[in-house]
Amino acid sequence: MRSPYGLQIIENCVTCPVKEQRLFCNLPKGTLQALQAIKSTATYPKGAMLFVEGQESRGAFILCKGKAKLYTSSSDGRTIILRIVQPGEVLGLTSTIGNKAYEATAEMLEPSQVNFLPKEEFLRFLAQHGEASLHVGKQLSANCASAYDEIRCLGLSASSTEKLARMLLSWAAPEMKPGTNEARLTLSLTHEEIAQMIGASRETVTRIFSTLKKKNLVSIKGAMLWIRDIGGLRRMIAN
Amino acid sequence: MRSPYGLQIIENCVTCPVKEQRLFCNLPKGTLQALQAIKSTATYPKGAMLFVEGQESRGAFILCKGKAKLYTSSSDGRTIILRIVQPGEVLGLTSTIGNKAYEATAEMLEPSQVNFLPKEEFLRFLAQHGEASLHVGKQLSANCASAYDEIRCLGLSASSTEKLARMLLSWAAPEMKPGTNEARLTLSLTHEEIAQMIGASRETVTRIFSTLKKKNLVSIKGAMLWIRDIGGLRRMIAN
DNA sequence: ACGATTCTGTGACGCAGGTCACATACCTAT
DNA sequence: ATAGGTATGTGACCTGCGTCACAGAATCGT
Repeated sequence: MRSPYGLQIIENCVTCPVKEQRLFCNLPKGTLQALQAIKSTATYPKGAMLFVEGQESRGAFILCKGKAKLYTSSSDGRTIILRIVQPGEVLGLTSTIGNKAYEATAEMLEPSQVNFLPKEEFLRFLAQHGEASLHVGKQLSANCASAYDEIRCLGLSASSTEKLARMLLSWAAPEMKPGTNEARLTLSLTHEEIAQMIGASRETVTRIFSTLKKKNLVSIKGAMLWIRDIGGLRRMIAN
Repeated sequence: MRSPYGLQIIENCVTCPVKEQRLFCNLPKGTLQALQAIKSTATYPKGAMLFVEGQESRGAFILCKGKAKLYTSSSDGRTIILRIVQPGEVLGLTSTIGNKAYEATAEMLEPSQVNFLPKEEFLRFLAQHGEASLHVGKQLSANCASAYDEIRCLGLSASSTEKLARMLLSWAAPEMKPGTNEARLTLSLTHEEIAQMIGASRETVTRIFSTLKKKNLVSIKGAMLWIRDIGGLRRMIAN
C-alpha cells in the first residue's frame, strides 16, 4: 500500500523487513503480534505534529519511516531541540510510562509513517509481555544517554564553535570507518534548527560554518556536508 | 546498627520505614524480599565515588540515605552536574539496563547509605519480576524528565541570571504551599557546584546571588536560603 | 587553638556571540 | 519566467560573562 507523500507503508510489524535493526521493534514473534493488534498506522506530512508540549499523554508513537524533531519552547519564542528521532525509535514514551503530560513537541522533519500505541492498551501490553518492558527500558535508557550527550554539549563547551564541532562529530560517528580522516553526511536540518540544537543564534551557525570552510575542515554543497579533517574538528573540542 | 559517620543504617528493604515515599523501593513484599536477597549495603563518606565515568558498569545503586551528584567532566577540567540524586533514587540504572559504560561519575555529597545491586543478579531479578521492571521504567522516565529540564534550563535561558532563577524555583517547588510568595530551603551545594549545574563560572554565581539579595528577592544566612519573592523570581525567566 | 584549606566576595578587562539590519541565493507554485 | 517565501551570508554594534587576581570568611583537621 502507498500513502500520500509517495511513502511506501510498512503494514505489518511481524513481517517488517527492518525490525531487526531497530531498538524497540526487534521483539519475538508472539509479542509482535500482540503489538500489531493494538497499533494503528498513520502517515504525516513534513511539519505535522504528533503531540504538543503540555498535552496530556495519549500514548506512544513508533517512528517507522521518516524523521522527527523533539523540542521545547519558551513563551518568548526561544526553542531548543531535545533530539532528532530516527526510524525505529519510540516517541512520547517517557510521558506515557511516567503518566505525565508530554514534555516536548514532536514535529515531523520529513513525510513519515508512524504507528500509534494508545496508552491504556500499551500499558496492558507491557504488563503482559515482560520482554517488551525490557525494550522499553532500553529505549528510555537510550533517550537518557542522548539527553546527557546534549547536556554535555551545552554545558562543557567553551564556545559555540566547540558545540557545533561536537554535533558534527556525533553525526559523523555512525558513518565513520576507522582509519579515514573524512566523512560524508547529508544534513537535513537548517542553520536555524542546528542553532536550536546547540543553543546559539542562526547567524552564529552560519558564521561558524563559514570559518570551518575557510579552514578546510568541511565543505558543503547543497545538503551534502563533507568533513575533510575529522582530526582537526576533534582538536577544536576540549574533551 | 550504626555505621561510621554517625549514620543510622536501614538494614532491611522489606521493613524499610520510608519505602512508600520512594520511586523505586515501593514494591510488593515478595518482590522486595527478592531484592533484599541480591542487594548488599554499604556506607560512604562525603566525596566518595560510587562509580566513575567510562568504567564498565558493575550494577545499579539504590541511594537509601544521603545525597549524591552525578557529573561529567571534560579533559580540560570543565565539569557539568547532570543531576542531584535524592534518597530512594537509583544510580547507574541507564548504564546497567543499556549494558554500557557508566556515562557519568557519581560522587556522594554527604555521608550516605547505598544498596548495591550487581548487574547479573539485578537483570535476572527484573526478568522475574515484571512489577519491578515497571518501576525501573518509572525511574528511567524520571531521569529523562530531569535531563530534559536541565536542557531546557541550559538552552532556553537568555542569561545566567535566568538559569539560576530557574534552578532556585525548581528547588523551591516541592516546599511551596500555594498562595504564599515565599519559600525556605537549605542549599547544600557550593557556588562552584551551582555554577557547574547551570554551566556558568563560580564568580558569576556569586555575583548573581549578590544582586538577587540587593533586589530583596532572596536572603541567605549560612546554608539557609529564603526566597522572599517567588513572583519576582518567576518574572526573571522567559517562560 | 592553630594554621591550612576551602569557600565567598569584588574589581578590571576583553571578547564571543546575541541582536538588528540588510543583501543575496534558493525553492516551489502558478 | 515571475513572484513570494524561506534559507543563507555578512557587517556593525554592544553587552554579558569568563578569566585573572586578590582579600576576607568560614570550615576543617590534628
